[in-house]
Amino acid sequence: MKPAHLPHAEPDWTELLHDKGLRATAATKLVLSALQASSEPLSHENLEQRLVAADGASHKPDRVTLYRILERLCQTGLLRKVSHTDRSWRFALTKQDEAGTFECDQCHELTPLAQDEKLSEAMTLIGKYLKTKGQEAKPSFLSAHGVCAKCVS
Amino acid sequence: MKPAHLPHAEPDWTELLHDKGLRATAATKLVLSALQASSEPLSHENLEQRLVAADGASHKPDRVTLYRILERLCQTGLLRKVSHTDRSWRFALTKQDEAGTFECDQCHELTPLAQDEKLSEAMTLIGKYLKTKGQEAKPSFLSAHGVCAKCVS
DNA sequence: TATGATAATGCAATTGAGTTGCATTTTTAC
DNA sequence: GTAAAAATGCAACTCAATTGCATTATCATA
Repeated sequence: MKPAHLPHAEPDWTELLHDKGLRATAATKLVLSALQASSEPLSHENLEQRLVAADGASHKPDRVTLYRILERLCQTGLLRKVSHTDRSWRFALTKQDEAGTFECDQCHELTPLAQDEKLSEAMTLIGKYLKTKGQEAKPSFLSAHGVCAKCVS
Repeated sequence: MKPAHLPHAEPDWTELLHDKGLRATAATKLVLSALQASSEPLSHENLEQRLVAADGASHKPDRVTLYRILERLCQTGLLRKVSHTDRSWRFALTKQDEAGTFECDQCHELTPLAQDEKLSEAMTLIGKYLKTKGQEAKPSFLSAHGVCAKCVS
């Protein structure tokens, strides 16, 4: 079912879901695939569109069902949701190498921040800063804001 | 009108507003005072409550008016708004020394992050990271997420 | 491979933060 | 003082997300 020679072979969603105590429904697996295929966090609306495309428009899950799928996947830690300045959520697969996002405050484009050396160092610094404020917490995710190159010009 | 001996003397809101081309209405000044008095970003709801308290319950501005005041103040740069994971906005006076917030993903408490040496360094690192990704942007504000000390236990 | 417990879904109605349109009131420049 | 423009209040609206409940699909087991 999952030819080994295919590039970007997908994880075994069914197994992953069962590990988390969830059922491997068609809709849930489609959501995971769509997120896997995306280079950036997707909104509920984004996902609805991609589900139609992926499923050959045969059967799109209900709006509410999609919300509930996303909720479940977040609860089990398979997804992370980040708040976007347009007041809607963006969802992404939780990857070990994902440390945050950069959002342009003008065009609202999201750039994922991978967990590289510089990022870890930045997190550590923020953790140290918090410590000086009596807030003994270590940040695990950064939403950086600013204006991107395109919008600056 | 503004005794110099008072601790935490407030800025001259009227002058500040006029500088920005805004009118110095009672409601607007109350909003600024409330935010000045708060150590953390406030929601629309928070502000409504404080306005009632501050104004001796004499006259609370309309819900919509408050939204519009906040909108204006953000547009002129006097306020900054940050998105909160409960899908509502938090507003705070823009201070030069404010570089971000830390939000606990469990209790949603906000801790302001002042612009100190560590924070600037963290921002610089993120900027450098973005550059390696071809995203020539320098972040100006960080929303750090994680779990605070209280919630970890 | 049947089957029953229960997880997941669909649909309708609801919530709640934030927005829009427009008539009225307040500020402020003159 | 007065008029132009900005700010306000009120009602209606938008839109992402949530809730309740009846129905259907999944999956461990028998």
